[in-house]
Amino acid sequence: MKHSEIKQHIINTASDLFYANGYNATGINEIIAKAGIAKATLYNHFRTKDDICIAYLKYKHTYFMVALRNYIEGKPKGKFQLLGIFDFLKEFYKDPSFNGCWCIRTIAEIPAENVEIRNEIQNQKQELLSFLREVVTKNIQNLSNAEAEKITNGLYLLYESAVSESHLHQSDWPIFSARDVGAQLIA
Amino acid sequence: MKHSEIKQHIINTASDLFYANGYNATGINEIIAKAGIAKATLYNHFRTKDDICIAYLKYKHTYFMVALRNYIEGKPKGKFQLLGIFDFLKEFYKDPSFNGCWCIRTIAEIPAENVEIRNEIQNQKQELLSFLREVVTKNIQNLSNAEAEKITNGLYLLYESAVSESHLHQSDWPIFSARDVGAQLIA
Amino acid sequence: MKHSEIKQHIINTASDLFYANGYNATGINEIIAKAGIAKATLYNHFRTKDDICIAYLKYKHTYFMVALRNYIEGKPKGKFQLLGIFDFLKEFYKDPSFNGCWCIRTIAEIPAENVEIRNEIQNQKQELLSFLREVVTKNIQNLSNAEAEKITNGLYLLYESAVSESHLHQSDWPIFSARDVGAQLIA
Amino acid sequence: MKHSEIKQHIINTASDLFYANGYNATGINEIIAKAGIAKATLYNHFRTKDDICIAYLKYKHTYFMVALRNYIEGKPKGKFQLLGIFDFLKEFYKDPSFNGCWCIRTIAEIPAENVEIRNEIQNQKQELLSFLREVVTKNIQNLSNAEAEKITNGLYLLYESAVSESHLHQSDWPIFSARDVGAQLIA
DNA sequence: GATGAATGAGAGTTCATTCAT
DNA sequence: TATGAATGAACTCTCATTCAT
Repeated sequence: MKHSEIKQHIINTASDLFYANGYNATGINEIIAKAGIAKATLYNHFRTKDDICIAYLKYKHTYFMVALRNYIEGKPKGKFQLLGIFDFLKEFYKDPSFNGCWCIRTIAEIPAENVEIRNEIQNQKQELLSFLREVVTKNIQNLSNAEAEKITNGLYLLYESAVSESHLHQSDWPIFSARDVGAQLIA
Repeated sequence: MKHSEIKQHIINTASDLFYANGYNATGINEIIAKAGIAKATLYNHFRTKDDICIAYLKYKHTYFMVALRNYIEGKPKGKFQLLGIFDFLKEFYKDPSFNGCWCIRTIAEIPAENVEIRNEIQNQKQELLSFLREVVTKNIQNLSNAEAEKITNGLYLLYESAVSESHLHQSDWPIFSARDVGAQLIA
Repeated sequence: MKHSEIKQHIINTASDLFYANGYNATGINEIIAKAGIAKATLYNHFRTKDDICIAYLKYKHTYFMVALRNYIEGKPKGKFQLLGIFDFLKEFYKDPSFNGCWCIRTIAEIPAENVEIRNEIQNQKQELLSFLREVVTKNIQNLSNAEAEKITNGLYLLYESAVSESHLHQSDWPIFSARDVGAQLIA
Repeated sequence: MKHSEIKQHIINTASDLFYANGYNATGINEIIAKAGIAKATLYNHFRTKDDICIAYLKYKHTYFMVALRNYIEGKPKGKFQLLGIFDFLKEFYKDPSFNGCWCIRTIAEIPAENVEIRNEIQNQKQELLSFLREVVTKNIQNLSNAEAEKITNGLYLLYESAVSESHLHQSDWPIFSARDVGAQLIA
């Protein structure tokens, strides 16, 4: 295995564990055991556990944004693209590994003063907002900036709660409800 | 101090620490040091740390529901009661100790198999949903059951994301956006 | 309940627990919970946990010596009295609460410097030796002192290992073997 | 120090303490302090304290069986081999660290449901029985199986009580008495 | 570049005993 | 005399990280 492959292998392994069981609950020993590498090998690739956390967040986000973009761009223009994020979530929710939002989960586990991780999370959400703004402006004509902002923020908030609450209630009703309200929002 | 007073004193102390710094990040030693009691005293009142967690969640919830109910019932009927939860959150957000939703924060920290804490959290959210349903049916006439459910769920989801996202983005824009969408929902 | 009755009630309760689960494994809290008394009540009757231990040993011993004496005196003179201790043990072994010798069990749990408990245990064994010597001299005629001592010590040692080893191996073969050797010893 | 050396160093240290002061009375902190290692180092070598207990029992047993076998094989055939175990014990008893049988001591301290340790102890005693059976059949001609079994069990029981009782009474008379009875048994 | 044993600090929990009521 | 909440010390065990090889 090449250097960069090992690094990615560590990230994959850690991601599965962090996302499934939580950041604090997952120990370094568990990661190296599942990855099949030595402890110092891990520390040759990452300075601290927090660094692995950031790599995990970035990995999840990149993968997610690509999948989301592909999904929505594959839908017919209009309503199906605007509400595509909820339909995408319906698929995502069915995945047995679905466990809510990694950002929300992680931010709850780190101390408030950990700015590095907080920044990464905020940036990811800003990027999601940018993407949604793009989808909104592409699919609704003649919108004022204020209207675009309102709809974008609304869809974003509804999506975020649909993720959190479907996980919390262990049910998909929040996804359907969020989509309903979203449909009214873009009408 | 009486027995029950000490118990409440422990809950208060632990609540502040859990809510501010997280459940796993807060150790028993920190709680007893801040509460000024011996370790075994704490364990005379609570069987395990998880039991303190449940007491913390219940305490936060009880306090919150009373304050929310009082706030909304003090508003004029109609729009101001229906959107009152967002106005309440604006006040709540200004509190320097505001740190997002204790349920969402806690659920991210405990293992999936911890059913006792999960149940407590789900029950709290169900109670909030019940309260919102009550507000909706009291303030909007001639609603079908389906319409009442849709509006209730919508307000609930918007409120939940307003809490999470204002905390995540360290800004109150999600509260205003959520209120805007809520206003359209009940129009 | 009278003062002395409470004391005996504590001893009974503690004895069952000490004998079944061990001295160190049995906590004060377990004793008072099972006895249904307050903690300070226990400490009004006993200065320390070690004092309860001594009371437990004395209680077991007294009960045991009376039962053993009655059993042997109820047998026909000769072989049946001389080997009666093994037959008695066969009954004792069948008792579901049988758990080996309280002396051996207890001496393994206390520090070497605890002379009070050690003395009590040594005295109990001396008393058992005295009783056996009495049985031997009463049932075998024309014994020299040396012969009486040899047989007494032999029966004692065989009995002691029959207790220990039947418990250790969870089987009654040591009792039968010990009786066989004892039979040869008195032949 | 090599890895296996440290492990053996831990076993040696823990064995001395367990055997001298008891299993429950000896804390992890005492072991690491005397061994001069860090707590986590100990836990890198042993999963739990119970695992150290088993290593202690095995270590004692191995050392003991080798010494016993050498001692007996060094004696002239016949009576001196058959009763060699008692002569061996006389030497063993003189050792200032003599503190009775580690099996009997340990079994008194662990809960009944601890099968792992119980099994180890029962196996050790079975191995001692096998060895004694071997000595008996090698040194007495023309024995029926039943006779061999009777003598083996008798010697075993006498040896076991000689260990326990010399320790309990802090005197070597039980060893001499046991040898006397053993001599009669093989006569 | 890779290893894995060793670490110090800290985790949550339980103990026998005391003392104000 | 009886209570039971409060205590300090001790318990077993785990953590992320370092360093000699």
